Amino acid sequence: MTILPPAFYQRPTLIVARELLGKIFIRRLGDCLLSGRIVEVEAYHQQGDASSHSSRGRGARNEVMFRPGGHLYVYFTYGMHFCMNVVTEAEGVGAAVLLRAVEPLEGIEIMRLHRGEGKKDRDLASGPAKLCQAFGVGREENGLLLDGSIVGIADAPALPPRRILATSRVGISRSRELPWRFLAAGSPWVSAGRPSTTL
DNA sequence: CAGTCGATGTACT
DNA sequence: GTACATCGACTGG
Repeated sequence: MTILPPAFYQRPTLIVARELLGKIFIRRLGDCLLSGRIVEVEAYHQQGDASSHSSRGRGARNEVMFRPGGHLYVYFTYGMHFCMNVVTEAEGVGAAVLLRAVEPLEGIEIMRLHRGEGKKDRDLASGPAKLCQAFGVGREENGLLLDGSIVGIADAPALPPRRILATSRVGISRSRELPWRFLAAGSPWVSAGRPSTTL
């Protein structure tokens, strides 16, 4: 298993976002290993993207977004949920890719414990906050390096371009027109999302 | 199935 | 005050 190096992340955010599809997100929790195949992401950028947390400059909340690519940016929202992002590009650039859904692979029983007994497999990680809950990611994990010691992403074959769908992003009001949500076409593991335009 | 809406903390106007 | 990169419970068809 090869953990993706910082150089993978320190490239243009839209490229990284597309290439993340198919890769394996890894989370070590005590003796347990949780993993899932990434099937849905969204790109956020400081430049030309009013919906990005980084669009109004560096602050206490979004500070991690401005670190060099290869860190994990976790934020708290709606008073009860966490969402996690992979920081991209160089130090000083506020950009990241939101992980929105994975296909659960290892540690499914632990994910079920985190999410609640009755949940179906498709409900374990098909949304950014569900994903964080299933993998036990919260404030503590904000700012961690994606080096595989606690969190990381393992290499796996890229999806061919025709298997990648680009749509508008979910749950934002500003910069709606940007087609910066990317998903694995036909995957049953993606989030339902809200009305979005398929390109 | 689709649509509506409450929960609940934090950042920003 | 208001908005928020959400989810799940509830409604009606």
